[in-house]
Amino acid sequence: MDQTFHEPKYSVKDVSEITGLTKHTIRYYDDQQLIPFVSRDARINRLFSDHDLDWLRMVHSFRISGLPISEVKHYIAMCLQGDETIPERAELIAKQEKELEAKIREYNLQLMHIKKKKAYYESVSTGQLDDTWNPVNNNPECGEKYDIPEHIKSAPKVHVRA
Amino acid sequence: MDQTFHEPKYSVKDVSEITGLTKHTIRYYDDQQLIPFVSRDARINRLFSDHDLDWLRMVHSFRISGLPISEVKHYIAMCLQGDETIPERAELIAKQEKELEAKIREYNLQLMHIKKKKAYYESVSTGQLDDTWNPVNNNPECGEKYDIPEHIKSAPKVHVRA
DNA sequence: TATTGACTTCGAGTTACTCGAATACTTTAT
DNA sequence: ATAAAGTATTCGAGTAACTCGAAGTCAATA
Repeated sequence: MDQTFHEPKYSVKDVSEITGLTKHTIRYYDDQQLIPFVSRDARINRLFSDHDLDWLRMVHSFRISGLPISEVKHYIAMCLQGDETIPERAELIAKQEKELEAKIREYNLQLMHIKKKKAYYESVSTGQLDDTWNPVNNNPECGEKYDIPEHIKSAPKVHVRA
Repeated sequence: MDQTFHEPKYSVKDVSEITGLTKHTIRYYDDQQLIPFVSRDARINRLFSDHDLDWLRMVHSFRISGLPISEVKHYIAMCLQGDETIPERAELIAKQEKELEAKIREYNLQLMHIKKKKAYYESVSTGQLDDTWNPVNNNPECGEKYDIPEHIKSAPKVHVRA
């Protein structure tokens, strides 16, 4: 962290090229106050420092991990407020960790499903073309059979006018 | 797959309770033609069969895994069309597998980030309350340092009117 | 008969972008 | 000197996939 760290030097276009975010998104994040301290040049144009870049990276990282913008805002507000918000910030981070882990579990599950489906399509392609697994006819989509609650299973309610 | 498999017997509410999807979402999917063959009772009310449930599960699974509705529609159209679409269906599935794997990699990366942040907050909470890692001051958010392209790094362009 | 509850459609609201138009300014080319 | 490029700005509309609530219809129950 040298003295050039806070020196404003990157235009929106630069930041876009560095981070891979679109110029639109960068402006949008700035408009939403997700990057405090962004300065402007003598006219009106945004200028980002390395510090701003770091900050944007953090915001981007939060967003990728699925934290809503409102929560990112909340986290930022806490950072700006001071040390007394540390416990709450830690809480937010811990919660987000849980959510990410849940997401990864869910996606791994879906990956299993898709692999099964893929295996089926491969078997059908290499062997004879017998599309019995077509969901139109028969749909073994979900390996895990879903449970139908007793009160629904036992009491089908079809109301047909006599 | 017995003969009751295609018998319409579940109301929207039933399906909601069985699948966990909201009634709104179920109707939305039906409106979007994501569940072919859904029947209606003598009046106007939707009635779902076990087959429809399976189908809805498939759609739900696709959606969870991030496949856009337009693609789900495309997949369905192909299923309805017949065996000649099998190669293209297989392609779609393979592509979606890749996307899921990429997503899982990305989320694992984000999980690493969040774990680092969490560790920091834990160290700060148990030890002395020294919030030097507050991004306001210094933001080691991104373990991996980002590269600033040479042409940007070397030519800082600050235009200040004289 | 009135209330309850479940169904319907429809239209508006939400989130997080995403895109394009209108406009302003500087730099470069003619 | 002026025109064309290039980059910047704001602003308003569009998009995806829900999400919600209002208004209306009908059947069963109190």
